[in-house]
Amino acid sequence: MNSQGFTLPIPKELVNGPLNLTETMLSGQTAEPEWIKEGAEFTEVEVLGGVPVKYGLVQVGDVDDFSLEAKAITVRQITPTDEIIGNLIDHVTRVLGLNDDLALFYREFAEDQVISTTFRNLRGLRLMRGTELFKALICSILSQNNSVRLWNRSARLLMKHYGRNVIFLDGSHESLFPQPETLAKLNPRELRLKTSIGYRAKPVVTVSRMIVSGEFDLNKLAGESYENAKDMLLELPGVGPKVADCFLLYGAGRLEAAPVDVWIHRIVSKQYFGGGKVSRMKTAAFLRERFHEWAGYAQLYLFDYARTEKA
DNA sequence: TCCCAGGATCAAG
DNA sequence: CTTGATCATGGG
Repeated sequence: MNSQGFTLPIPKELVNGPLNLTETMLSGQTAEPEWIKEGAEFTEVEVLGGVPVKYGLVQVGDVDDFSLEAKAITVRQITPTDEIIGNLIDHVTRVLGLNDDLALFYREFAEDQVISTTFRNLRGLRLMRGTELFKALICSILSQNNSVRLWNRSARLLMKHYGRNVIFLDGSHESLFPQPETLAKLNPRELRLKTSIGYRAKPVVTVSRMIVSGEFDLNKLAGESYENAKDMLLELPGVGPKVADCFLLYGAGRLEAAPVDVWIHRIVSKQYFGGGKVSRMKTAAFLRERFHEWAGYAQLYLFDYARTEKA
């Protein structure tokens, strides 16, 4: 990003406790494709208030004593009083979960001998929130029985082939995530061949059609309890317990959701159940009962811990 | 060639 | 409420 863009410090008072931006970005947690990494900067493209914005985040300093900066560029010139600035600060605060009281989380479960061992290395790891429900839902569906690497690539291909292309002030161009209407019109076979998303093509198209027709309203989920929202999501094809929780946690910011994948199932049954056989459903129930409103965070920390071979 | 990846689905027990 | 087979695709 060059002189056509602008730089924005994130006010210190918006950050509640430590932050490890790199760990947060690289923990493979979000229901969206991973951000583009260039050195210490992580870049994403979002539409804020109807305006496409490409912004990069940089953390300078250490986990507890740092400054956070956003460098951004849009499709038009920005004035110092432009509302896009406030929008971007609000956006970053929400996306990175900067309000989450991490110190409280660490304090509350300091006695838990399993999860407390992750607190030292993962200090400052925050739970990211998606900003587009549709994008989060489709990406969550893509993640089923897939590797992080592959579904990230599939999501990028989806954007490249079917998303609107935006040209920024510096001449760079990026593809947005496709609209439901676009995906709803597709032939599942064509979608499959162009994005290599395999058998997930059919549910992607079907879900898109259900959303376009109004048969399913993603915005209604916010007013529902966790249980009701999950039951509603389970009615969608291609959406099972894990994908539903994944969407609720990373897409909708429901922190009581705890997606149970192979990694979580593995580490929880090993560390909390002595290696005994525990179903995924019981694993999810266990996480919610033990960590309640921090279940999502517990899952995030355990996932990273399990995946990095320290378990 | 077989096994696995941030699983879902359906049939059977 | 549990288990087993099947579903595309690419990487190890």
